[in-house]
Formats: sequence, structure tokens, C-alpha cells
Amino acid sequence: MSKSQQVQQQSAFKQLYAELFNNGGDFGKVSNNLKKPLKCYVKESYPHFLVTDGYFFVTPYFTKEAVTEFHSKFPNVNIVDLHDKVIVINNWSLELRRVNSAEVFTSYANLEARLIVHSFKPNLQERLNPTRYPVNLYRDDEFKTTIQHFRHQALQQSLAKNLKQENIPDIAKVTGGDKKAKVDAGIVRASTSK
Amino acid sequence: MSSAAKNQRSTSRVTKKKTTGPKDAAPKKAEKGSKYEYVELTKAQLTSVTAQHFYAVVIDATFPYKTNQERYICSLKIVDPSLYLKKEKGTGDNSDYATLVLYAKRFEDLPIIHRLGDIIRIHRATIRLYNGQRQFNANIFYSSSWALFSTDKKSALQEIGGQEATSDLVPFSHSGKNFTFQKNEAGIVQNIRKWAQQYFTQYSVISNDMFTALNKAQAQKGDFDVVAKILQIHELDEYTNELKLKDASGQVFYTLALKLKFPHLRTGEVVRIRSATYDETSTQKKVLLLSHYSNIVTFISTSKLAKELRGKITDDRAVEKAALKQDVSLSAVVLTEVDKKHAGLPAHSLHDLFHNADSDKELSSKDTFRTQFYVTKIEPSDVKEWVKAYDRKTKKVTSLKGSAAKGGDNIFQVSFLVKDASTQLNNNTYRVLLYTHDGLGANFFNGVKADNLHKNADARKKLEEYSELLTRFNSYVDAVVERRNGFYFIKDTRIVY
DNA sequence: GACTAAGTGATA
DNA sequence: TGGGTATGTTGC
DNA sequence: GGGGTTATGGGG
Repeated sequence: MSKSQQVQQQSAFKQLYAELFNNGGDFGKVSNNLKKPLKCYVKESYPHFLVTDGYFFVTPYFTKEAVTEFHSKFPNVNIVDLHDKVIVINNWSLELRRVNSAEVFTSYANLEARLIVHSFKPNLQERLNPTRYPVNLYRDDEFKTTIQHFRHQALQQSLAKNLKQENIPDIAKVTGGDKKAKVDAGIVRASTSK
Repeated sequence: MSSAAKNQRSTSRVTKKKTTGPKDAAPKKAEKGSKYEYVELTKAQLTSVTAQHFYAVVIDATFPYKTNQERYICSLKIVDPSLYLKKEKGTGDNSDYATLVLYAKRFEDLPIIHRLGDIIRIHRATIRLYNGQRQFNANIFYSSSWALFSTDKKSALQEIGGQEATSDLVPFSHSGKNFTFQKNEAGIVQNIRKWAQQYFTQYSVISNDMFTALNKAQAQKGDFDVVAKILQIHELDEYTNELKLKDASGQVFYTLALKLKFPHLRTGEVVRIRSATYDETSTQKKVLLLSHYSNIVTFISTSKLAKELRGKITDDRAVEKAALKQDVSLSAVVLTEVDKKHAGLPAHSLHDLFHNADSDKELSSKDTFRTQFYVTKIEPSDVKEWVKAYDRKTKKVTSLKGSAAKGGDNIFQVSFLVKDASTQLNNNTYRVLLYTHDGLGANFFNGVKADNLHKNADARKKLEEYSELLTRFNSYVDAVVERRNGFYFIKDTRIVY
């Protein structure tokens, strides 16, 4: 079987976030080559802070330390004033979180890979070249599919572990002719989940 | 800030005077009680300041979209018997048209065009020349209004039961609270409907200058339009369908289409996409990006273009065959085909089949369903035990393991633990059975018959491959199932890989 | 009495 | 139905 | 108007 992805992914966010899912959510397994500073455009700052890589927007999650450092190094800059500005995220990591996707639009299937920002600075003068209209990474076809793949793997592993005893309905049991037999016999509830 | 700060306008106004000479060609006096007089698109006076009324046929449309905090726009291309063909030499049968721009304060006040060839009636539009073209403007937020009449028997939404049925002289949708129809309009509607049907029969309507071939999509600078056949609709999740498209150039593309926005799309239909862009970030499959103003529309039944493309474009499954050679594929692969006799059978989600089947009246009255799912686990896990010896009299099955010859017939007795988009987020898996003791599903494995898998190594090997294929990520089964005794049995379904 | 110029004036 | 208000349009 | 919203952040 061949590995695909023959061409380079142009979106830094899509590559990074997909890497996290393809490594089981373990940031430590993500290639160090990818862990470089991120230069982003601040698309929105309120009520949601969103940054783009020229292709997609994602939510950066600033650590308390990052905010503290920012305020001390740039006392005259308010974070909500970074709208339409460029920022450089020098120190960051990714982590996987279970969230409610009905409420968090930067998530999919109750999963959110979060960009944790440990240190960042503004580039107030810098203007980035115009790019395509940035869209939500969590609405991207391939990225959604990547998350589905992650969930599929997790489900199969869970089933293999928790569904050892197989029990297949007897033919005698399914050939009655009972019109009133309920369909819930076919529901297999995850034996051990949570 | 004080509430009076906003420059609200005074209500009491100073009376002013103005002159209004007899305006040019104002609609003839409404002598015979006819309030509205309908003009042909080319007859509408460009110099007229007064509003015009007309009937026209829609050949393109954006989806209604928001432009700023207080405005929505829907932009259409329209034709009528006086304006539909480019006159210049060398333009072949390229379409000519006027544009119609509707403005409103609310999304709900604008028309949603799901199908080209339908009829729109406009009251009180102004006309002007914009980029050398006739442009009608209708301010729905003021006094203009619109009404949509279906050219086919049913509107696109009526076809899917998403809209109340109407007779042929009643609009399936209109702006405002009420709709009025003068007696003399019946003939107008019938005439333009007949004209629309002939026009779509005779011409492409969407001429070659109005869309881009998919094999040229990557080279496009900005957005472009598409005319393609829907080869497959894959339910990506609760909100989203993924369309598999192929056009006359032979190139396949995928695009995400929100279910709520485009509820009328069906596999096998030819559609036009108004505004798509090439997605440079998709490296595993070709993807088109849509915007909030993008639209996906079908064609009226008489469309020559749609008919030609439906016949010409076929699915060779080349994308899937390539995908299956990779360890992980981001292209969904539907492994099966169902018998043509079930083509009209409506599809139901696993949620319907397992959580609503006994409570919903409609569902409980039926026993045969079409459904799509993915297989998370197959039992028995030992493929050799998929086939058993079956004694029809005692209804007992026995393993074929061991050398002793077993009596009875060889049948498949396999249980699939499945899931789909409707059950994606819950912790359940659902049992769908491939039991061939009564003949149901006997052909599922594409010619691999139920034989003693402890002995027939060739059959066993093929079924082990199918086991792998079925439980692989992004493999899907499109099946017909029959409910018996509360269990669902696969039938008339066959793997095609 | 017919025609013209000027005055009048929104509407959901 | 009528008056008051908000809003679109037009004239100045 | 061949376009870029948002208490709608999976119609807009």
C-alpha cells in the first residue's frame, strides 16, 4: 500500500492539525520539522479571536503566561486591538480536547485540536499579501475526513477490546414471522465506553 | 450615548413642492381594472424612471446572501421570448440575458432558486444599463415584489415533499404576505411556461461561455461556474453532504453541500454551480470550495443540456480504485450497488431504522428500506465461520469445521456491526445481518458463493479480503434491508469491488 | 372651452 | 379605521 | 450588481 500526500500541503494549519490526529492526538509524535514559529493574520479579535494562515482560520488559545508576557513586553497594545494585524506565535503546542461541537464552531465531531500559544508578539507594521478568503478549518472536507479516520480507529480498537464475546442471532430466532418484534434487539450498546 | 444620538428622522415633515411632468411611457392607464401591465424584457424602457412589471425565466442565480449589516442580495440572470440569444456573429448559440438584482432586509424576503427554467414575476422593478447590459432592480425592502412559478409540474422542493403542492397558476413561493393574480395573468404564465420548455429543449441555455470545464479548474484565477453530473452523494455528517461531481471533461471533483441549503440534490442529476473556487489545500482529492453566495441548481425536465450530460457522463470508479491502493483513503468508497428495482426506494438513516421504526407510524408500516452505513466489526471474526451448514427443518446451523460432511445447505450467517452519520456521536453500533438461509443477500459477495471455508481456500481468501475491505476506514455500504422479526437483513445488494 | 404652466405631494 | 412612527424616495 | 454575513459562526 502506498502512502499518499505526494504534494506538499500549503496550509500550515491544516498540515499541523492533521498531523496531530494522524499521530493519535499525541503532540510529542508530531514531526519536529513542523514546530516552527507561526506568522498569522488576526482575522477577528472579538468576540472570537481567530487567526489565519492564508487558507484557514483557527482559534489560538493563549496561556495565562503568554498573556502576561505579552502585556509586560507590549504594555501599550491591547489584545483585542490586534484585529487586522499580524502576530507571530513563537512558542506553541497542540492538544486534543473533547468539546461539544454544537457549541464550538472550531471543532468537529466533538473533537477539537487546540493551538496552545505559550508566547507570541505583534508585528504591528507588517502587512501580509492578500490570500484566498479564509475558511473554518473544521469545515474542510479533507480535515473532517481526517478526524473521522481518527474516530474510526478509536472505535475499532474499542470494539476489539470490549466486544470479545460474539453473539450472533440464531436463525430460529429471526425466522418467526413475528411482525411485532421490536428493532431494538439490533442496538449494540458500547459495553465499556466513557 | 443618548438614545437620541442616532440621527433619527423627524416625522413631521415640511411639505415640499415638486414638479412631475408627464413621465415617459408610464404604463398605460389602468383603465380596465388591470393594475399591472407586464412588459417584455427588451421593451422595458431604459429611459423610464417608473417601475416596470414583467414575467421572465430564470437561467442563473446566486443564493440569497448578506452583504452588510442591513442588506441581503439575490442576483439572477433572466430571459424571455424577446431576449435570449446573443445577436453578434461568432457567438453561436450563446445566451443573452438581462440581470435582475433583488435587495431585501431579510434573508426570508428573497427567492431561493433551486432549479433553472422556472418563472419569476416581478412587480415594480426599475431598469438601467449596467456594464452594457439591461439590469432590473427590485427593492423588496420597499415596494417591489416577486413570485416564483414552477415550469415543471412540481417545484424542486415540492418534488421532495419540502413544500406544499400548488396548482400551475399559483406560485410555489412569493415575497410579502399575500399574493395577487389578475385574471389576465393566467395566459401570460401559460405562455411563458410553454416558451421556457421549448427554449430549454432547443438550446443549452447555459452556453459554453457560462461555465468552466473541471479539467481547467485549477488554472482559474478566481471563482468560476460548473456544469456537472452528481455521481454520488455521500452523507459526511449530520449537516453535510459531499457531492462527487464529474463533468464533460471527465474530471472528478468533490464539494461539500449543506443539507439545509441544498435539500433538492439527487444522485444522477446534472447541476450548475454558480461560483466555486479550486481548493489548493486539498491534496488527497480534488475539491471545490463554495461560498455563502454560491448556488447549486438543477434544470427543468425538458433541458437538452441536462439530458445530454446525464447520458454521456458515467462513473468508472477510477478515483475509488486508486483510493483502495492506499493505506488510508480520504475518498469515500461505496462498495456496493443495489438492484435497479429499488431505485425509487427512499433512504433511511440508522437512527430511523433502529430508534424510530417502532414509534413512527410511517416507518413501522414498511419493511423494506434503503440505507447507508459503515461496518465497524464483522461477526464471526473468524471468516471461516461465515458459512455454516443449515438444516431447513430444524433451523439449526452447524460449523463446517472438521472433515465430516455436514448435511443441509451452506449459507452465509454474518452479522455486521454498523454505524452512520445519524449515529456518529452516540455510543451504539447496530446489527445488520447477512443471513442467506432464505436467499436474501445471497449475491452480496459479488459471486463468491457460500462454500465450506475450512476447505475452499480460494473462497476463504476472497472473503478475508472483503472482510478487510468492509471494515476499512471510509468504506461504505449502500444496501437494501428487509425487516423480519425486528432484525434487518441485507438483500438485493452486491459488492462491486 | 381646451391647453399649458405651476402647484401639490408617501406609505406600510 | 385613524393617528403616530419609521423608513424609502424624491426634490431641492 | 460576479458577491464575504455571524443572536446564523453547518441556508444567510
